[in-house]
Amino acid sequence: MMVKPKNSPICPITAALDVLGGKWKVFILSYLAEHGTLRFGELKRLIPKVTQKMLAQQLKELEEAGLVNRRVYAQVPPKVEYRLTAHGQTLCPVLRSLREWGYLHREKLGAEEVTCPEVSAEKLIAVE
Amino acid sequence: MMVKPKNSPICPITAALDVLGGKWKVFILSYLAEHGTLRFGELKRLIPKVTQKMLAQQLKELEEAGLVNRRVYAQVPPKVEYRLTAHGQTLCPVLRSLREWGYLHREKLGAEEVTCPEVSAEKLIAVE
DNA sequence: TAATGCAGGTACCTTTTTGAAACTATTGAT
DNA sequence: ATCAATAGTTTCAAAAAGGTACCTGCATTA
Repeated sequence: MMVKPKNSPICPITAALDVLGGKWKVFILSYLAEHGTLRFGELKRLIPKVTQKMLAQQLKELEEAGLVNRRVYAQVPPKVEYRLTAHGQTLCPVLRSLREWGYLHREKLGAEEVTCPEVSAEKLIAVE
Repeated sequence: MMVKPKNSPICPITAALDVLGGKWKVFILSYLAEHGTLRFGELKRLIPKVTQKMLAQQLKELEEAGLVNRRVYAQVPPKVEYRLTAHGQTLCPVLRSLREWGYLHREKLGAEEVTCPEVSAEKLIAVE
């Protein structure tokens, strides 16, 4: 996580990356945007490679950032639900466009594997 | 950088984060989107906190990912220009929406500093 | 009485990332 | 002969991030 230089006007990109810059945060936010409400274990199953520790940690940071809401039910075994806060919902367009681009980029990757490795015109050296 | 599990269909988010997930990449891409063409030193000045090493490394990775084009002029002292490739340009909407959200989020942060620290309604414990 | 399910917490360790500082190459200007 | 300018690279060390394995609490169920 980037440290916020307190009392200095930070650029918008920094402000965004400060709260989104964990290894799993965008995944978590994406799934919450898609499913609305998810329990801890459901998120864990949706993101198989995340460890319990990391999932808990990233969720806590997202909660502290005001993007995710944590609702604890007073029952045993425990039940905790996560959802986007109103402010978290404002991320949906960003998440959508990122996801869309990822889709596009993945297509591009797949396409490049089959084309012959010709030198792209952009690699040529320019002489002034 | 996340490792791409070769020959396994990766989700779009992973595909995107694989190439965008460096500490400085989004900054670099943003500035290139904004300015069109930038030399190494210009980028360095635009992002004061990045070190030479990191800037060079992230640029190299962006180039390898096909998002950034590197043009070397055969002159001394060296002159190298960076710009977005066509594929890199497809990121512009993503960068724009991220930047816009960052702007919004920064406003929110500023607003919270002055409001009294009341317990948000979302913090209440639910009982089923 | 013991095991089960859920949502974590924690200590310890390894890996990855990042930073600081010095070094390189080349040529024209002083 | 030396310096300046640009775009890096290299080495070593520090810091951050991440993973593993194990621990907790407690009502319910077998």
